[in-house]
Formats: sequence, structure tokens, C-alpha cells
Amino acid sequence: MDYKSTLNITHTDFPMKANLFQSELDRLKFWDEIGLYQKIREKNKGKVKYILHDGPPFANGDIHMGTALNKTLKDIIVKFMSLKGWDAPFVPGWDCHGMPIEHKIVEQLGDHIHQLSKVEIRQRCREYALNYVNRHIQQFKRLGVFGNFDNPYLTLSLDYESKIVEAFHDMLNQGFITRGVKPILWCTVCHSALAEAEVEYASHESTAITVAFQVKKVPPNSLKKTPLEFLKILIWTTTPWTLPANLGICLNPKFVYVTVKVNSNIYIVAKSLLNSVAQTCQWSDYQILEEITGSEMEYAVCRHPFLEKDVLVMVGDHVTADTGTGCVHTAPGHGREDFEAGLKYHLPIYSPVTENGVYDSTVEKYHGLSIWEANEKIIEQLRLTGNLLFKDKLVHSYPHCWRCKNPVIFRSTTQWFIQIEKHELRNRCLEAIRQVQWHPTWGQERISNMVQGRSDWCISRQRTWGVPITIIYCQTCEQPVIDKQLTENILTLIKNRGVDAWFDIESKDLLPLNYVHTCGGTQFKKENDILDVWFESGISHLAVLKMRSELQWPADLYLEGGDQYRGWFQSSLWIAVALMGQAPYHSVLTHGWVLDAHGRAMHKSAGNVINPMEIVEKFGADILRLWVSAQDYTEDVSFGYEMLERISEAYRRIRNTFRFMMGNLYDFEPVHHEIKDENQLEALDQWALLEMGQLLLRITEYYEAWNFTKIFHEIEFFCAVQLSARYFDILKDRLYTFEKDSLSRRSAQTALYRILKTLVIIIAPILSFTAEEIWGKLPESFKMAPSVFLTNWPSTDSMELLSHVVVKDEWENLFLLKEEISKSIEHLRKDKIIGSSLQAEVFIFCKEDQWNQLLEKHFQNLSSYFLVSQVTLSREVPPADDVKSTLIPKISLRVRKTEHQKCARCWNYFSSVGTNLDFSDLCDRCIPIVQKHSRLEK
RNA sequence: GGGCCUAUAGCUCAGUUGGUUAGAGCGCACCCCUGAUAAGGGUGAGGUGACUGGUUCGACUCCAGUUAGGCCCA
Repeated sequence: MDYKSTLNITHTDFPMKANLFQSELDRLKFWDEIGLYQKIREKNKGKVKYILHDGPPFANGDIHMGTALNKTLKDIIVKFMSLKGWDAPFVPGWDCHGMPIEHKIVEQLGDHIHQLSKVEIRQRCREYALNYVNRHIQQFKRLGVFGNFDNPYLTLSLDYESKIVEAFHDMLNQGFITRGVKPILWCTVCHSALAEAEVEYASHESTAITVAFQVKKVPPNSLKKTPLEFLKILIWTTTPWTLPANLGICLNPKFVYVTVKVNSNIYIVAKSLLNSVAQTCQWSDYQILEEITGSEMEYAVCRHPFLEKDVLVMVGDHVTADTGTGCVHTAPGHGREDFEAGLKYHLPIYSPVTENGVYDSTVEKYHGLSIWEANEKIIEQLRLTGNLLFKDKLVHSYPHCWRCKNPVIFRSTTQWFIQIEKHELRNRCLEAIRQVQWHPTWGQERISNMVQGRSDWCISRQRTWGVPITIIYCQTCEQPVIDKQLTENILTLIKNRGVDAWFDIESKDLLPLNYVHTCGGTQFKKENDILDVWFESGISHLAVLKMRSELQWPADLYLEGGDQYRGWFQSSLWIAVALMGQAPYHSVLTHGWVLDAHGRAMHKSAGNVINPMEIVEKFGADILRLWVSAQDYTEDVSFGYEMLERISEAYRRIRNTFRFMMGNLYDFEPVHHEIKDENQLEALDQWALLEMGQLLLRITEYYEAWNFTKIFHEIEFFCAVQLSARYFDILKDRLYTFEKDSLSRRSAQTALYRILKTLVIIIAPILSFTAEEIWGKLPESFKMAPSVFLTNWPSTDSMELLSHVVVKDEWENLFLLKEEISKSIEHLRKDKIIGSSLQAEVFIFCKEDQWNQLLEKHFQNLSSYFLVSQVTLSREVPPADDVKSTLIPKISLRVRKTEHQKCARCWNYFSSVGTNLDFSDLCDRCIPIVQKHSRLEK
């Protein structure tokens, strides 16, 4: 007879196979329909705010793995805080201005660009940026990210732009912002400044020369054995045309230099480069006179090789010993490192080259001559003065203009700067850094070093797509006009018409009527430059946190990749400390880079780039989210398909665990069946609920500590070991074969019901789609809200009672013993004596009181806990030859095949099977149930 | 070249202040079950702790260096 119909077999329409890609779309639709984000806002209205301020990604291209990691981490935190009862709004943002977008548009337009006005070009850029903002929004939503996507913050919005202009003028008026000069990449053919991304490196032939600078003066006590009158420092350069702008020579402070006698001359070169210099200059015979370190030569003075001026000897770590002489010709107006050295030694940033690449009047000798033509003349001049030691052609990689393909130069131009030392700004930033919680803690050291070491922040860019630097100059004296009314007019203009208005308006329309500058000038012009985009994003805390009523300043948390120590963390900090006197964040959390399976960075050229949307399509967003949670994101994280397989396995295990619980609760009505008094629950169910409660406590802590990896492992362990292997396996007998409405079965269901409801909420911040899918499948009587995200974090009320009733050590011991029994049974199985463990009968020999107390306490249930036919306890010493050894020293075990018959209904091997003549294939536990069942059928 | 970071089983991670035989889950192998079934259970095999040297009675843990990799600079 088939007794299956008399069992309580699981039933659920929650599918085992997730088919995430499709089912996630249904969840998205559901969230959209009920307006979930707004509902969460309403639910937590009035609660304490928790502000995670989103750093704006650049509105270009599709999102990459790093963006996916970043937004998912933020989303997990925001969802957890919301469930925990904080008012945690999330306003996503985008960085919309900047060179890459402008570059794309300029490329698209080609020559047509000359027919368009600045405002028209800007309109194209705006459309381009907005298009990508929309793409990003779709992609973030697809990842399951919750936020105010209907009203994000955009750096190109009118509100935001006017806040940028306002902040700029605030800082200008407080003296933080000033003009200065700085060398930048410059194309002398296009007459324009270039960004690093706008140069192409190509092969170029230069003339490399070795030049001698006569030493005039050395620091006291530096050189003792070398006569000064013949002493020269040798430099090597591939840009002879920069020699007129030379103001110094840099040595490496740590290098050892030598003075070398060659015929009647004495030269200084780095010791390690002496051989190569001697070879290059073809010295047949030379003699080392003395050694000296670079730092000992600091502040020596040399004579320029062909101009009437002295130049300074400096030291810098940028000086290398791979080529040249170890002594570096330094023209602060024509190179980045030269510029830095010039600033350090207070040299002028001298750049005597005009925008079309000819010398200005300060270089009398070559005035009006192109720098390319001057190269030969300068070499000739050096030869005449006897300071040219060697000349050669050198083919090397050199920057060229991306548009006209001509070689570019470094040339100094007037730029706007934030003065790092003004009003103690640097020190105040360093102090503000100490007030912030940095995670990981080394972040504090990292950003402090950067803040400590950086030079003035150049905030001007010679581009079109950005927020203009709203300054008016007097054409007579070339000075910026500082006037209160002017500033107000500018701010009003921008607030009303946006920054595009700046490009249309005449400067006289902004100035008071008949304005005369202090110098007497009456003609004015507008600044053409725009602001660095880092300045724009750096004011987001002012433009967003301070301006939106649902947010607040400062933020509780900034969470970005480690590259933002240099970027947004810092730009935001400088501006906040300057204008607000403190950091714009209480805490900063950073994550690492997403690398490929081999730990290499993802690059298009390496062909190892993985697109997160592809992963979503193939595996589902929840798999990606689970992957995020499994990683220790404080370091770089690897992404590979083996790992994704592991993650999918874990996902299936978690999903099936839920499926089992749901399948066994099909006939459970909480109002009627839930056992409210924990004391009435069966011991095993009490244990399971205590485990659940303790897990809840730990997981809550881990969420609060942003330690999602631990959550992943805990959840996986709980599902695989605590529930599936331990609890459910024992429970099946009770759930399937006991009378439907028996107290024992309802006890098990009560536990499952509570575990299910707790677990579904605590996985929701990570497995958002699956949690919502489960929630949707729960009977209405199980839940008090339409979405899992509108519930509250589970309570731990029952914990106290349970922790008194349940002795965890007892259970750990029981499970340990079960493991030992399994090992013993494994031998019988290997010998083909039994198959299922239910066929085994166990004898436990133990003389130890504590163990016996424990075993006797649970004696009624031991066979069900151990999944065996029968357990016999004995205090006697077992016969030595018949005993399986065990890891528990005080206990010996003996297992053998049972002699009992298998009950056809519950599959247990009980002594009662076969004793009833009417039901010869059933045990005495099943008989009344079958009888009742058949009565009901009649 | 500089600042900061990383290196523990095939994968993801644990490892209290240096102290027995370095743990877990997954995967893998073998077995069982067939009433969670493209599921479930059991057992087992996997680690020169990147490498080298030092401190120590004792080092995965502390120190130095090397190698490989990452971010940001230069």
C-alpha cells in the first residue's frame, strides 16, 4: 500500500530554479509600481537621519565592475540602515562636466565645430552627459540599487552650477583663490592648452646635448680638494630651446657625485653615471678628485652657459640615475618637476615663449625666433662658449597634439589656484582629517601624506564644457575686478539663467553703470577658463547635503574606491575646511579595485574586462550582489568565473533552505498554530531558535561594522550546516510523518516560521531580489507589509528566555557525538551492510556522569537526533574487540545493523513494525495516523 | 623612483596579546538516500602559511629585504 498520501509532504510554488534574470525584472516592476523608495522614506520619516553621500561617477560610458561594487556596497548599507529604522535617504549623483565628454563631442563634430558657438557646443555636451546619466540610472536600478533616481543630483543642473559659482566667489573673497603661473602642455600650432588625455605619444627626433655650467660658488666646507675656477656641472637635455629659461640645476640629495679632472677641466657628475658620461663625451683619460653628496651641493651657484645670469643648484628626489649626468637642467616655466622645484626654491616661473612658440623680448638674443629654429642656434652658441661637450640625435617617445599631430611643449600660462597655505588651510585640513573615522584605518595616513605633500591646487582649465570662472578683468591693468556689486550681479545672472549665460553676456552688462577700475581703466573682458571638475564635485556637500531638506551636513559616510583619496575625498575636504571649518564627513570607507581572476587590473588592451551587466544577464543581479558581499572589499577584489560558480552554489543552497521552510509551512496559520510560549516548544526547536537569535545578533553587528564577508559566511554556514545538515534532516520525520496538527509538528513549524521570517529580512540588504521574491510568496497572514523592505529589523525578544532554557554546550556535544556515530556507520556502509543510517543501531558505552546525564536527558530523542534505528546506553565497559574507537575519549561506540523491520510509511526501523496484524508493515506510531486518515477518506 | 596597501588549502574567508596536530564553508573524490530531487545526507583527500634572512626557547603572527600584484603620484 502507498502511504505517501497520508504524509505531510512539502508544498510550495517558490521554485528551486531561480531564473533570476527574468524574475528580477518582475521585482523591479513591483518596486516601481508600489513606489517603494518613497514608501521607505515615509515609513522612516522623523527617525534619526543617516546620510551616505553618493560620490558622483562620471557620466560617460557604461558602468564597470568598480561602479557596480561601489553602488552595491552603498546600497547594502543604506538598505540595512533603513530596515534598522534610520531615515537613510540615498540621493545618487553624477559628474557631468569635463574634458572626456568635450573631447568626444569635438571628435564627433570634426571641422563642423568652427561653425558652432560655445553655447551650442555646450548643448551637445549636455545632451551627451544626460544620455549617459539615464543609462547609468537604468543599470544601477537593474543591480537592485534603491535611491532617489527621479531626482538625482547633477553637476550640470542650474542649482548645482550656481552653487559652484557661489562657492568659487566665497573662496575668492576670502583670499583662498589667486592667480599664478604654471607650465601646462601647449600646442604652438593650435595655440591651445592640452590636457594629458589630449596628447598622443609618438616617435620624435630630438637633439640631445651635454652642457657645462661653470660653478661660481659652493656651500662652505662642501668641496675641499677641488679647485673651483675650473669646476663645471654637467647637465644633459633633449630640449636645448629651454636653456634660455634655465634658472637652476637639480641634483638628487641622496646620490654621490664626483668631481672629475679631464684635461684642464673639472666636471661634476653622478658617480653612478660617470662611466656612461665618460664614454659619451669620449674622455680618454680622467681622474676622480673628490666625492660629495647631492645635498651637500644644495645652494651652490653656477653661471648660465651663454646668458648673463646666475643659476641655483637645488636638490630633488625626482632626479634619477638612468640617463644623463645625474644633474638636471631646470627651467621652472617649462616642465612639471622644474615647476615644483622652482616653487620650492622660490624661483620665478619664467617662461619666455609666446603662444605661437617664439621667444619674447626678455630673450634678446633670440627674440621673435621660433623655439624649433632656436635649437640649432643655441647649440652653436654653446659650442662657441666652449660649454657643449657632446651632441647627438635621439629618437624617443614625445607628446604630440591629438588634433594637429605636431609636437607639444610645456609652457607657463596664467592659472587660478587655491592656495593651500592660505589662512592655515593645510594645517586645518590635517586637523580635520584627525576628526574623521577612516576605514580601513590606514586611510588616515594615506590622505594625511597627500595633504601634507601637495602643492597649490590649480583649478582653471582652458576648456569649454564646465562651469566658467566668473571673473572680469580690466583690460588696462589686466587685474581681476574685485567689486561687491559685480559679484552679486554675477551670482544673480547664474542663478536665473544658468552658467551658459556667462558665454553670451558682455562684461559691461555685469559691471555697475560707467564703472571705472581703480587703475582708471574703462575697458573690461571676461575670463575664458572653466573650473576643474574636481572643484565641482568637491562642493557636492554644499550643493546637495546642505540644500536638500531630506539630507543634512555633514554626511555620516563617504564610500568610494581608494583612488578618491587623491580625488573626491580631498577636493571635498579642502573646500569644506575652507568654507565650513570642518570635514564634510564623519566617516570615510574605501574599497579596493576590481581585478580579474589572476589579480590583474582590468584593461581593454588586456582583453580581461568584465561587464557587470553581462553578469546580471547570465547569472542575475543577486549573484553579483552576493559576490560583492563575499569579498573583503577593503582590499582589491578578484572577479573570475570559478568564484562566480562558488557564489552560485552558495546562492542555491540559501535558496533551497528557504524553499524547504516554505514548503513545510503550507498548512501553517500563525494565528492558530504558532506556539507562543517558548517553553512549550520541543528542545530541538528551542535550540534552532536560539541559534537563529544568536546569528541575528552577530549579523546585526557585522552590518554595523560594514563587514559583509562575515555575513556571507555566517549565512552560508547557517543554511548548509546548522539548518540543512543538522536541523532539517532531523526535522523531516516530525514534519512529514507526525500527525498534521500534533503539537510536535506545530512546534517544528513555529520554529521554521520564525526562522524564515528572520532570515528573509537579514538577507534582504544583500539578496534583495530573492528576499523580495520570498516575501511575495509568503501567505498574507505571515506578514505586515507588502515589501520586505517595509518591515522592521527582527527583534531579539525571545532570546533571553531561550538562552536560559537551551544549553548550547549540550547541543554541541550531541552533534559531536552524532559525528562520531556517523563515522562508525560509514564503515558499515562501506562494507555494504547498510545503506541508510536509519538501518543502524547504536550502543553507547560511557562511564562519565556528565555525559550520561546529558544522554539520559535527551534519551527519548537520541535515535531521531542521530538518525538511527535505536540507541542503547550502557555504563559498562564494552568488550574491547567489538568497539569502534572515537575522538571523544570517555565514550565508546558500537554500531550494527538493526534487526527491526522498516515501517512502510515513516521508513523508520522500529521494533513495533510487524506486531499489528492489521497493519503488518507499519510501526505503532503510524498506525493511528493511517487509521484516522482512512476514516476521513470514507 | 615616492606614498599607501595586499600575499593562509582549487575558490571565498577565519585565525584571540607570538605557544600543542593552522580552521570553516564551497568545490573535488568516494559512498548513501530517492518523501527538499537539475535537491538532501555521510566520509575523506587537499596547506614548504609568496620567497629569503633576522629577533625568540618557540614565528602564519614581530623586524628587514626580495618577488608578484593594486591604487595614487612622479
